[in-house]
Amino acid sequence: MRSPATIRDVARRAGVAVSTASLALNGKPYVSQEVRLRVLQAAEELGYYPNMMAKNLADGRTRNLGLITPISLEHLFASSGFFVHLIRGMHRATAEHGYTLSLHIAESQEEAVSRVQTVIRGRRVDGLLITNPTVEIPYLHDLKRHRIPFVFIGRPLEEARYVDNDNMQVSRIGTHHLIEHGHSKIAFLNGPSHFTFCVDRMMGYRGALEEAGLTYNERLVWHSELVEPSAYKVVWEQIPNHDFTALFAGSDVQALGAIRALRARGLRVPQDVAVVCVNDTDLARHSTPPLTTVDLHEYWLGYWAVKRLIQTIDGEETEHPILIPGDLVPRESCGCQADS
Amino acid sequence: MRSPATIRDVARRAGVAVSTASLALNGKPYVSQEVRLRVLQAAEELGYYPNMMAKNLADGRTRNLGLITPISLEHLFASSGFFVHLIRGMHRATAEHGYTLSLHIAESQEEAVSRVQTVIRGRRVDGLLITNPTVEIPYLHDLKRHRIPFVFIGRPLEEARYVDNDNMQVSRIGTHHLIEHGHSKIAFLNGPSHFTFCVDRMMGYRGALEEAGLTYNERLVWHSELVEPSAYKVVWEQIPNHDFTALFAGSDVQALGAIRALRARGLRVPQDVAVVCVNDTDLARHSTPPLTTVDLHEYWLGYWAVKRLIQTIDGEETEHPILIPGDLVPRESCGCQADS
DNA sequence: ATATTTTATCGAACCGGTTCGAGTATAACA
DNA sequence: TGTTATACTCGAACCGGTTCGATAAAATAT
Repeated sequence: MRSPATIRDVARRAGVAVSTASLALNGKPYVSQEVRLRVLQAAEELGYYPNMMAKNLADGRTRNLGLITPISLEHLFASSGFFVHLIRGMHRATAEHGYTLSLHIAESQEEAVSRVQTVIRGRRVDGLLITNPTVEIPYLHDLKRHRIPFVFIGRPLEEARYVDNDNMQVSRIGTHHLIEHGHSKIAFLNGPSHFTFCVDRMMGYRGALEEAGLTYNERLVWHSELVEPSAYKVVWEQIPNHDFTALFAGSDVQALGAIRALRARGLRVPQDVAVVCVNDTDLARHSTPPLTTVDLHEYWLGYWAVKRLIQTIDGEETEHPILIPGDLVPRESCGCQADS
Repeated sequence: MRSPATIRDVARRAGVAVSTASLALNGKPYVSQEVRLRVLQAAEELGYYPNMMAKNLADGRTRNLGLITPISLEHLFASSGFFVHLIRGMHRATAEHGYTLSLHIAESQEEAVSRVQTVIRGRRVDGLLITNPTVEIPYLHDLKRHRIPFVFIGRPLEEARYVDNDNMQVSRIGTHHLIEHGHSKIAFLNGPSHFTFCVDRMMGYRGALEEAGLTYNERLVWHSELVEPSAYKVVWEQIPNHDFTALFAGSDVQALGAIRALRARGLRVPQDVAVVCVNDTDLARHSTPPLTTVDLHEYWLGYWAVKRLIQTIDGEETEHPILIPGDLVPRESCGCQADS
């Protein structure tokens, strides 16, 4: 038999109507046990496997979720492995629900818009996962107009369903760890505050200090871009003006830049300045000294983003955002003892 | 108008038959200029956009390519950012051809098999991109039986279409760079030779030596797993037994492990031992000293893999594998001067 | 014993495109 | 001027599923 068996072949072989075969194959009610078995066996014998394209057209569902990623973020992710873990988590959740995951990477904001349009107008996806923590979301209008389910990864400015790291908690535990090491003058190298996660981190940092009865000193909060040279420059410039014994950095690369600056100023890590950062990546693991970081569990971020999206598709009304807590990974840059 | 316009709406509005509208919309011949314009305008006015699911079913093409990635490789890729660049390149090529890219990550070999089956039997993709440079390919049988086009990323052992880095060239230029620095006793820390890329790298290393009139010494070829501790261990053990002034490492993480071992033995990099490795990642860039590496251009690997797959789908018979050459990125670990 | 509901099955319509075969008008050819 | 291509248009069939409405038999209620 050259071409693959269709449901009509199955029905014929089982001696039932196509509609009955359909019910039987999909485990729907109103099919006698005896007929069901006959159909299933016929399908088995014919090596029948439903044609997804036909299914999709018939019931109007693609069983496919789209991931929209603007390139700027992708660059961000590339360095931290963020993206890969995110995708793995997403994949696991989609697989669990019989969905498929398709990628839509936009190299520019315009491309993001056009890709979103293409995807939703062509009805290629049942829902969209969107990584976009900050900037304008020009296609939000399209999303709403087409009533396509979507969930943001990272807290958006606008009102919308989202899943994010628990960034307050993340910076709280990072800062808290330094406090536990006995530090009270803790600088915070944050990222640009147009990123919502940086705003959230700020609150956690401050919260940890206040919880511990330490005074919050805004002059110890610095901002750099999320790349190494920027962090280096900022920290290099700030060092002479301030008195601090610890630094909490918003990312591994920022920590790396900071450490380079500290050393350039003759300060040792962790002896003179203890460092804790965010993002448990290879970079953190292989740095000298290995960096104490907060693991963001991007895998679960992706996983729950998909779960939430599927809930939305299924019409379950779920309003609250999901926040994934981070976990501290103690290594040496904070002053903890090394162990192999 | 609540539900989106269909081709029948367009046809009605343009006053033509559905079949004519279809021809006009797809730029096919045998449509008068006048009618074509009328149809196009009607489509424009109605905001018509073809339903991909219907298109797919009608002509039996999904316009979707699947990327199959076993988890083991994904882990490998995660560390090097390999995966992200690969995907970006793939995405670019798929977008250029109006295709879509879907991800299928397998956490185990069995899952890989079942996912491949699901995907091809459900006719969810028109072709498959498979990252699998080495081990058994249990689903090769299925691929061939279903006559689904596919291309491997990385040279497979079996006879099959593939796209790969030019691994011979990669290790040749890496080794050659060390030779140019005046070294003649160059060790090679390769990966496990069940990876085809390690086999290919071996030839390039040897080739570079022989080209330069240097004698190849097999005792200077070492093998470690692709992780840092393994590289550390191997190099640590080999150092006392050999006389060498340079090391070519198969990856950035291996180089890191090697450097740690060299230092542990009191050797400085690059003064006592110059190091060049493969994989231009953040790890290489941010290491101290920054690592001289060979950039693998994974982006183009992904790009050409998709191009080749689409050629195959379109029935163009293309036998030769595509090999992507690497580029040397000089930094400090080889002894080149640093520059900001 | 009869009316009513539930269960089981079937045929036909439908999802929204593409494509094939037929019919007609016009242009090219002999 | 009759014949044959060629250009254009149309209706219908098709892709391979799902779902709706009708019908009949079985189970339950009255």
